Amino acid sequence: SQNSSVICALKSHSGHSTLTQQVFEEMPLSDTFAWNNLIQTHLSNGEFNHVVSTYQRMLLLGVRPDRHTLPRVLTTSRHLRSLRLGKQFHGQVLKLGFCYDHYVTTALIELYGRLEGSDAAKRIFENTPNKNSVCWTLLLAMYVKEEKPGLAIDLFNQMVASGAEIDNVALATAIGACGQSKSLREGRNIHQTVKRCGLEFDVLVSNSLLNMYLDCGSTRDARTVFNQMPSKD
RNA sequence: UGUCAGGUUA
Repeated sequence: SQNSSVICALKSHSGHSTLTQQVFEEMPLSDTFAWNNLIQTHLSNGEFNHVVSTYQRMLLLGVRPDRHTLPRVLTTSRHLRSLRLGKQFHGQVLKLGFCYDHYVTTALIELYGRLEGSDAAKRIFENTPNKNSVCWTLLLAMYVKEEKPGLAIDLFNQMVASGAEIDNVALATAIGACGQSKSLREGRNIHQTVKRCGLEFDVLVSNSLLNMYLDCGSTRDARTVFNQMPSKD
């Protein structure tokens, strides 16, 4: 068994430093902002191992990660498909007290959801006190991806009842669940919610409605939506 | 306005 925790086993960085890295090393130690940007650069470039080593170096040098740092290393773990690494960063989240940050929470839900499935994502979701629309929509989308439209529709109804903001992405995801289950009744029901939210002319939402009605076999409803669509050019 | 999340396996 390997005890080589990424967090604890901070290996010395041999190898060649690039110029930017050398300049960077001369910056003030406490500049978490600059470290976050270096991590972001590596993440954007797909240099996931550099993200991890940069995080390790932060800890080595006594720079405290902040609520902007953790979502990025969690996302990196997801891209590396490493649950082991993700769990170590999850430990960091708990240790450093960032577990109530929305960005951290959504990164955790995505990490566990993509690597372990919706059940694991739901565990994080349920421990999240102030769920925003992104949290809800992520779990919704995971149910749709796993072809569990019944769970998705139930969850959407809970979302509405919770008073969370219902935005266009949440609606489009829930509408997709109705199409997947070929449930015209549920689809029309959500269409009413769309109207209450004043989002029936949103491009994403109206496209979802159109596809849902076609999936459900209602050409008539589909035509009505189509005739009211904003961008038919 | 100093840095981060959900549509994208269409």
